[in-house]
Amino acid sequence: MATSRDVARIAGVSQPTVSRVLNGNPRVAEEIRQRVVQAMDELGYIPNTSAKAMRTARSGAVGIVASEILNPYFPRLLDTLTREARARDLGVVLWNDADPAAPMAEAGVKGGVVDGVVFTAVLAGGQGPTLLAEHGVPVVVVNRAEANCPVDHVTSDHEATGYASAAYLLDHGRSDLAVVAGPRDSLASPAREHGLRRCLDERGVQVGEERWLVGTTSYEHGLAASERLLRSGPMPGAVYCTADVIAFGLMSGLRRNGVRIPEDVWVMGNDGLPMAAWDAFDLTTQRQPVEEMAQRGLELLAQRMAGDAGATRRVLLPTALEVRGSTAHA
Amino acid sequence: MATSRDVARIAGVSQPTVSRVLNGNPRVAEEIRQRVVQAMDELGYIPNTSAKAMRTARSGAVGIVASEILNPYFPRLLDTLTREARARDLGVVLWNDADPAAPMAEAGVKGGVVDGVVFTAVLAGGQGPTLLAEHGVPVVVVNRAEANCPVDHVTSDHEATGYASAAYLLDHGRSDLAVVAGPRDSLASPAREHGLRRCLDERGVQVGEERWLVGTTSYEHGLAASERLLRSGPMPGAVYCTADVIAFGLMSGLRRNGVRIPEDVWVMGNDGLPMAAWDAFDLTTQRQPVEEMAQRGLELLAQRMAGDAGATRRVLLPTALEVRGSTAHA
DNA sequence: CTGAAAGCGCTAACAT
DNA sequence: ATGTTAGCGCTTTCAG
Repeated sequence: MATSRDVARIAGVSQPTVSRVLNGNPRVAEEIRQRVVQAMDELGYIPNTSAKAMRTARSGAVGIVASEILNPYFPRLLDTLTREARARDLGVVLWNDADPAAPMAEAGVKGGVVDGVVFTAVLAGGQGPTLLAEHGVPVVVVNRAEANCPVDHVTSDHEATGYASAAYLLDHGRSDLAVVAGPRDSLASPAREHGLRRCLDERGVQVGEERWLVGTTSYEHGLAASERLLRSGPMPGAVYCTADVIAFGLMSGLRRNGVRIPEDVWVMGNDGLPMAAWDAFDLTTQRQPVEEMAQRGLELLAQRMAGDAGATRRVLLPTALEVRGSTAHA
Repeated sequence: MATSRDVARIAGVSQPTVSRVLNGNPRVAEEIRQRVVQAMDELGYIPNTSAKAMRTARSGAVGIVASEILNPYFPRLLDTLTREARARDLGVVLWNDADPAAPMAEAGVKGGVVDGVVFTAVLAGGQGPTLLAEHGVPVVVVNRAEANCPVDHVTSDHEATGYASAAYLLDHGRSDLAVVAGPRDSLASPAREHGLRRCLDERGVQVGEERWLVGTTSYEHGLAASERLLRSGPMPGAVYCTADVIAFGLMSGLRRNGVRIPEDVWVMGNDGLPMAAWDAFDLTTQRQPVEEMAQRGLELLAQRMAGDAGATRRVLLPTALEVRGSTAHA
């Protein structure tokens, strides 16, 4: 592999001059610059990343901590994050790490592999972001809003979304609700439940324990929940699911048992997956601005990496209610 | 950030001794080793990756070239690839790069960011793998089998899968077929079409041009195809789609128009997405061993990175026919 | 505007 | 078994 010395030799200049050309240093004579550039692409020269990183103590890369690659919303997030990184000439290192302490990220940061970290993991109580932030590492948390975590956050407003979802259902006369929720140790689902509960409390609506089913964020949980609901008495007027995939499973289970949607029961999801619009589901949901979250998240991170030391920011993006046939009214 | 010199000072040894402990060099006295280890975690020491990479001319990371993050099978691939990489203590750098020349990978390799590359991009005719291989870079291509490309490949046998799919349909008396295929500049779809065609030719079965619809790998293409089929005459006995998502769209479009599946027409997909098993689709398909492809792919790559210079290998993994309700027979 | 010299943190020879 | 020395390829003073 060609080095800057090789380039220098070919161009008949000193090696530091090559470095200056590389970094756009203006104090290089145009004629010399030309010679160097020509030598560079004659050799197909690419500067050695490790050497540059060691010398400058910056890697030019960001890390992404993910524990949820198989979650249906994750690809959109990752796609946007990688594009935004590329647009800023930042490399992307991916850590598939479910440990809330984020040991891979810590090692990556301390080892100088990355200059900043995007946390996308859904588990709550993770000390990872806080630990890194305390070491002065630029960090942004995307799609979760952890309390007492002194780092930048970009997330959809799960609590408000839960509230709005309940309000929508109640406003349309569906006051006997059931809820099928994702895991309690995640962040999105409990926040949505919390918002929902707040609205219910305000309006004096009760939901029995047997109609508030907590499980995983999965089709299977929705399927199982449908069985539970069918056995535990008459159909509620509406079922709110904290995730679209849960709703997909729920609808399948209900239909297997001859329950019609929306005639016999309304079903509502939350996430706004593109799939929710498909005929097979036609699911009313709350669309999360996943792409915008990723874009704003990387923007914030890039600012921090550029030295911005301002106060911690929390960006709460609104979700959009998408009404479809699963709650069709008039 | 602590360096090996700091560790050495604390432990009262020379800096290279720290390096020896780090690399498990056996010629270190146990007592000294203990002192060094203790100093290390006293300081929370993590060796600098750039320095090590520069010195050894190895980064300890692999690159993944992806242009299809949003494809529904990609997350499973990525999830497995990252796990397998971690199991081998390899970092993962992700390039979201649709350019078939794979400029990001080339820069990454030349810059010493990675020691090997996994290509997962679906576009055909990409010069990327060949270019890198010619430079002696370990490369593996996953889920496509490009002709005249002298690098390791791991892929499901798309051609055989197409053949087997046609045989299944014909064996069950469905001899008037329609085909809805993905893009011609991809690799999987044309190979599947080719296998299909081979079987049809062997059995003297004809498929009219108006019943062989090529488009993108998307729900929308399937939806549009259903309209075309409905307009172009009587329903065929079966429709084979080169991808599950296409089949999902097709089924939606058909059902909108009162066509029943499988009573009026059989529908078959190809990919074996977990979703295909959901009630809403209940789709007969060919399951690709995505996880195994990823696992074998990284295994091969790791061997090459470890110096294996044997002949280029092509691993063709079989798919598994999963018969479901969309082609239900007796 | 350009070159000479130093050094980032580590590993690999070499010396003891 | 351990320490000393050198150098990976680059950027950054410092001279000139």
